[in-house]
Amino acid sequence: MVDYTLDKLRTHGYRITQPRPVVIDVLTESHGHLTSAEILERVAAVDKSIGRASVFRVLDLLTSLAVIRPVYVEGRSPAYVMLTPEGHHSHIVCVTCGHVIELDTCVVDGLDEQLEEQYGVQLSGHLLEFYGTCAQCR
Amino acid sequence: MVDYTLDKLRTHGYRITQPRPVVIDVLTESHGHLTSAEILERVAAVDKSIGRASVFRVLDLLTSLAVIRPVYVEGRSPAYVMLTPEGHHSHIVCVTCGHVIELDTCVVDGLDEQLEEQYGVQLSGHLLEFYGTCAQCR
DNA sequence: ATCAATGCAAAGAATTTGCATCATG
DNA sequence: CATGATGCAAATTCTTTGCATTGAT
Repeated sequence: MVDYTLDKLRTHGYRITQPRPVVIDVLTESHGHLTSAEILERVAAVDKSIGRASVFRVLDLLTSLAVIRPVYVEGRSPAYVMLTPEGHHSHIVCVTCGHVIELDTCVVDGLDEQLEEQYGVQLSGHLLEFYGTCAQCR
Repeated sequence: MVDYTLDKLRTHGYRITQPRPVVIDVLTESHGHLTSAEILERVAAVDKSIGRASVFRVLDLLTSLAVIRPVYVEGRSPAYVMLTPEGHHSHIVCVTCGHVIELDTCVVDGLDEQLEEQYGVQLSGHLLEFYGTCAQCR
């Protein structure tokens, strides 16, 4: 996932500079969603010299390349999820405690093409978010 | 939609006070997604005496009741979408210009039950977000 | 060697909180 | 008429910008 993402950066003409691989690595390792605060923290743990601003810049870059996607889970700042190479992500959010269960299901096949035709858009991915109450909060 | 939401508030023991119906009305009228800044603006246009903080408090309340759902579309602050009474919402986000096309499709039927059984959760709704490039940005 | 990308620190947004006051049920 | 809810303004939190400097190609 890290290599795939670095290739994507190169393909788009972006350099592989210091903070970029670190942020991508943190996101990849997490296997889930991380808030910006968590990302800042983990990046700092790896390399204290990486500035806050750069982390945000990398997050913006990865978002614009559809490598990650900000989602609202809980709290004030967005959480970022990594998308599959196909651009997908699904999860369940517990609206009570904020716990997130990551899914690997993808049920939206076929609808993509239909929507592309219907609206003249070119789709690159989707996010499917279920919400409800988790087993423990019930 | 306004009445439905007000009933929901009453059911949960919340009072019907000044800012509540105004915020709900603004959200209902929009038929789409509104950022908090837009909501603040429109609420102020209706009643200048309603304070910022109260608008945020109402948004939090409606979110906790699953009447609305915050999503990150573009920019720094979340946008809020109204869910159907069944708790659903779908849209397409253009990752280039941020334009959003609201959908009324719901393709996730059946999966809900499967996930509830599989994870022991109780689901109340979902959000399906497609992203890609809109006709104008292509 | 060039210029994209960085780190820093300060500025800027956006949201929340503390508290006295108000008004719904 | 009790207390949940409010408006205000200050405080806090989060993110971005300006700019001199660095470093990947």
